[in-house]
Amino acid sequence: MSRAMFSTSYSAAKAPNGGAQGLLSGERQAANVCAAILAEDIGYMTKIAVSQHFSAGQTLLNEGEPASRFAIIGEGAVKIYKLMLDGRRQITGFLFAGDLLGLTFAPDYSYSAEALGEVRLHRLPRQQFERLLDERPAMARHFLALASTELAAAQTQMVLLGRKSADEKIASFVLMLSDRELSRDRNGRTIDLPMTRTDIADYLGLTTETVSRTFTRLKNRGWIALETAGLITILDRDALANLAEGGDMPETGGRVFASPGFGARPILRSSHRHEVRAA
Amino acid sequence: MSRAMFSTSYSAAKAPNGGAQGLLSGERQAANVCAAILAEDIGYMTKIAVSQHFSAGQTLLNEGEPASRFAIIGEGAVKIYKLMLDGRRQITGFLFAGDLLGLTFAPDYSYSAEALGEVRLHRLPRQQFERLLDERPAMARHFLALASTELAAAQTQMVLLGRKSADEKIASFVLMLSDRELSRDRNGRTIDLPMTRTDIADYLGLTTETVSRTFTRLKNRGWIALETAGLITILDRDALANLAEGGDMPETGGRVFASPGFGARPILRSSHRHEVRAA
DNA sequence: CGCACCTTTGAATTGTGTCAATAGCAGTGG
DNA sequence: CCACTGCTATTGACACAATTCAAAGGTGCG
Repeated sequence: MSRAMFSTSYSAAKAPNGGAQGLLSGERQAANVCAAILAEDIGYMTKIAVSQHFSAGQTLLNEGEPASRFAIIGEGAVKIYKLMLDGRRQITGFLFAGDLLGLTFAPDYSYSAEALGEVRLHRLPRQQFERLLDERPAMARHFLALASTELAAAQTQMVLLGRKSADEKIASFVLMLSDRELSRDRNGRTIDLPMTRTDIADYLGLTTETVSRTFTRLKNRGWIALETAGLITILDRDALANLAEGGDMPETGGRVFASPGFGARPILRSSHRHEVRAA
Repeated sequence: MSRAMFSTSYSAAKAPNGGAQGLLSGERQAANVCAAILAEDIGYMTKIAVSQHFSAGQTLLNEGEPASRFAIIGEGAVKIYKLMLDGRRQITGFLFAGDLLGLTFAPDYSYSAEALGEVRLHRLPRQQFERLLDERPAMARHFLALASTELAAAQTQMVLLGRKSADEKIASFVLMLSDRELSRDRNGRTIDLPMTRTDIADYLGLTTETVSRTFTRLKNRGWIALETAGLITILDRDALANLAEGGDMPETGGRVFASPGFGARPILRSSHRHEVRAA
């Protein structure tokens, strides 16, 4: 569902089903074919690229530097971010294996990237990448579709940053990572957090303290379990999903165990709400 | 500098110089050539598209609906937004003449769009648009570059939403619109606001009241003038720019007239700041 | 000139940031 | 194996920026 800025895994298109229909719609199938071709392109690029290794904390690229290389993440996790002049930081995305890094047509990188742990990168000189785009006309289209997906994800993140409360942000974040796991291998119930609380805070527009407090609150509510600081378990996915989307607050709805008088009230009063289309 | 989601005016590439160097760098020139070709593509599309008229408040497209058509804005201003289940709204961008609307490769639109005033749209069936991409291999690349620019703009907006104070948000917003004007015709000192305070609030992650109060504050500080609610004048661009980027707070820096004890203190304490690369 | 909507201003409330201190955990070295 | 060091995470107390509630101007239009 998420990922980030020009970087979404090429497998994003064949992501979690979301709904529960058994069969894929024609459109979905088409998307999968597309993703498969793109995967092929990326597989090829990975082969001709130069493999490079990085350790936790190492800078992979810096905002403002000439965008001379393009990379595919082979292994590990990466954070990309922008800094304000006074040092305030906004992490615009976390990238994982298969995601693209540093794709741009501007002269310089528009963000910085840092390894969250051990990272393997497959790097390609920009010129070579652009040559590939020329040689394979279909490739540009695939990347365009990818960018389109990225853009939609960015908009979703804007909703989170601009309109969600701390609780809703954390719930959304947890579900986001969970969906990621689901789309790959695991069951999506146990989630690994390769990033620090500060990273999470800078991604969600909060502070470390608030992130910590909010995790604790969700834990006390019985919705998640904190195995260790870097490993959590989802105990009540429905409750989290409801919270994340700002659905009608726990009116003891579908779920049985009434959510204990939980006041995660929305940020905006009713007069600030807009009419929701009947659709 | 901004614009938004898959929609940036194709003239964005030849945007305001920003710096003050007299000559364009080679890279910039290349970008201009690129933009020119893209403009040609778009000009062609406009010709074969169907022109359609809308009035203020009319919905141009709805989030979740099948993305059947693609459009170029011929005239007028448009807001695109996403709604939460409870009606909270996040406007992810304002679009103007020349901007693209509804470009996606997903089955459905990921956002809604509404006319801010009288709007003329040049619409193209999605299939026809995709056929064009096939016929003109270079076109996909141009749109890819465009999307890349959009993505960078989206990240910039995330910094605003996640890390800026109300004052900084408004200052950034005003400058953003000013830069837009600059890149076209006017001097960029007088700025037209075709959107309401509520729209601005939903774009910046604030409430109407806060937007109003903040405009008043900037006015009292002598940095802007409010001719009418929909027309403002920039009186001190440097002060606004400094505020917008979170530069060192008014320590009576370069500017002469000391900013009256202004406490627009940053959102994060020093221990929450990150080291800024010497670059 | 009166309705409808938008904007501005005031007063009170509160979610989240700030400051401060303690707890947890990994790695190092004696 | 344990003390020591350096981080990161958690928790508490308090402050404040921005929201909520409320009401008074403005402005445009039929």
